[in-house]
Amino acid sequence: MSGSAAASDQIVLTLPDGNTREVPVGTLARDVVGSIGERLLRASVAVAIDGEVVDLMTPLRHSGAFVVITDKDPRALAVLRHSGAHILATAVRRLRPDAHIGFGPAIDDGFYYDFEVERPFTPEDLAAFEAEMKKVIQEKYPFVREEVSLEEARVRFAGDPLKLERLADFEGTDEVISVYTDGPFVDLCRGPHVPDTGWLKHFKLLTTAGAYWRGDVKRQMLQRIYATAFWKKDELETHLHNLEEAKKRDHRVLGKSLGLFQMFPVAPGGAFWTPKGTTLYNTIESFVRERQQEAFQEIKTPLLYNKKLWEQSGHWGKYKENMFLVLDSETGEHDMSLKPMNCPSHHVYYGSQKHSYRELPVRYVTFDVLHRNELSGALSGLTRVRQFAQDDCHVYLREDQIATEVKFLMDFILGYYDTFGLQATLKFATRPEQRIGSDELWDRAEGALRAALESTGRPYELKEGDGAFYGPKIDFDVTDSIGRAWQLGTIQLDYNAPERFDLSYTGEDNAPHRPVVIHRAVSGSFERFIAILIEHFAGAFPVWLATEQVRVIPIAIDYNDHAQAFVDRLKGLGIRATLDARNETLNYRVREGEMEKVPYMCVIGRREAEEHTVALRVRGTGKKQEILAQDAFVEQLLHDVKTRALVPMPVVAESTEEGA
RNA sequence: GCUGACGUAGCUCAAUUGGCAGAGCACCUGAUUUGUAAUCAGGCGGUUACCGGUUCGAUUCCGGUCGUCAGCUCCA
Repeated sequence: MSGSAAASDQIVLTLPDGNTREVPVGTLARDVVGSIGERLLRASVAVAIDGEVVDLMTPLRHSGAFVVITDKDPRALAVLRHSGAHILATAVRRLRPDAHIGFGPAIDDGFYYDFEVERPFTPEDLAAFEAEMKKVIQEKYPFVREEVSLEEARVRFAGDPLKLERLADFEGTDEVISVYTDGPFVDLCRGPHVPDTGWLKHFKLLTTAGAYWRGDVKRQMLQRIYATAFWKKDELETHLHNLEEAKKRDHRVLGKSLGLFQMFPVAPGGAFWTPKGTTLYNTIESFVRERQQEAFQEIKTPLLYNKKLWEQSGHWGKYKENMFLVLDSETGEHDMSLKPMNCPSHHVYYGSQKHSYRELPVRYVTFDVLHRNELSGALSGLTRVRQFAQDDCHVYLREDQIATEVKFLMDFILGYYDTFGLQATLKFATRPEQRIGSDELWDRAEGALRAALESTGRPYELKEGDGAFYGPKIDFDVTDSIGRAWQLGTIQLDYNAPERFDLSYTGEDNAPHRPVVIHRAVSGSFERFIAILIEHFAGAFPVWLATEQVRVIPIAIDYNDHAQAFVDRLKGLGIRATLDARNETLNYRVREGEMEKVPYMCVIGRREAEEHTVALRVRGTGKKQEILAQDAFVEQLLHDVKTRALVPMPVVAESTEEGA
């Protein structure tokens, strides 16, 4: 750090209001906070020195900006939750002294702790741990920080093999080793922590699951307990409530109740799309096709390939585990494979022809079905499947075209998300440790990508070292209507593939040149994208996407013909309209239409039949019906479908009220 | 793949210590012709995922298979 402080054994802390405090090196943070105010000390959770959060028991070593963190500060919650993890471990150790402790960090929505135990935890264990935690909390054990030598640490954790393994990482480093004690429990831990266990008031143990030690499938499986904690009771309750709400809009639940798709044990990881679901799927695919008509060339390529292709692309070496291999009955070998990606086929096709520098960029796009042999345990609804289709594009272009092309693709992608009302955030990922290509090439690639990114004026997050091994990338995360982030689109520069496939174009100088490849995906996979849309809209799709756009309901038999005529008119205009003239009460039919989330219901009775009007019920607005001329309704409807308007506004589906 | 939980009618769920498997909705048949979230009555429907074991007797206990779900380093 700055050498000036070394001369003195005093450090200078600058408070947010500009005042400074000079204290001896090694002064505890809490003493500084206490000197500012007793009440502040009681409210403080931790402090930050130049942005680094440390707890109140930490001896201060450096001068810097000194900020007191109270529970108002978002960083304080992570501290509380990390302490929650220790309290959990304290309780588990009391009830299961045989448990060896692994890691226990705070995570986005809470915290977890990993244990190595003979007998896995049961839900009953969880309840017992939660009760025991309450005792630990009542005992208000202070979190005591100590800094120890490696030797000392090894003695302390002699009974904990996992901690000893972690300690081995400190060998030969000068990192400070700290341990925290709360009552009977000691943990190797960097901190920071709240002052004592009594600070944890509102928490809940959620689930238990297996987790490999250090995430390595070759290592032993530990038992992980997930939990969450908040400062305030209502925050915890809101969080738990939100979890319940999220379950209601789960695409697997809605997909079943709305009859969109089904899975069968005979085809794990593959979806059957119902007639309705197929309508939805095709509507989205048509939309993508329409947008891509101008600037892209769609091609269809085989699903099954000889392994020679995968050897050339490098998949055979790196990706074979995830490919479905097919027995070639002539050779008796599994040397054919279903394609898991479209890139190699696109490269083969590009490479089959001579290309002039004038025709670049060339953009091939393919919607073919892809197969990836995901681990059985990884399959989940439509978000993780073995068979899916992408709106997968590969652009072949000259290096000098990168900036323009990236700008073009970004606008294309962002415009797509806008149509669905999905908020996108951008991430720019640069060269990773493991990579191919010269630094000069990476400089150029990153420079071009960054320039294109910045020309859009959109904010982005820099992810250093997170790029693909063959090139930097821009990832598009979208946030859905309940604030969850999904990684969807990507723009990846690739200098590797053109080499492997010996791709070229003829330049102005009549000599062959290497093109650059850009991988572009917008929806990710259609399957997953539709899952996201189902959850985003809670099944209440805007009218252009709705599988059934209008339902016409005659009040009595006398108006059936009239209603049928209206349905026919709508159908003739390309509207997905149905007639519900069943022998049921109006209430019954309206209720069913609402539950099936049909955007518009047109009720037709005597008045409407005579006056050529419809009594329009808009999804989710209850009894506020509107009487309008059929022509006016049709005109508005066609306009909204054509413009892909986000109407009717998705109404957050409250749980269907219990029987009256 | 691994750890744990789960698998009962088309759907959502019941079934006391192992003792003939039940409800609501959906579906079918009648009656009812309805003005904005469930009209009434009757009926059909299950090899309790599958295979094996223990038992006089298994939805229930045990083992295996298949599937579903929660997870599988957001650095002590």
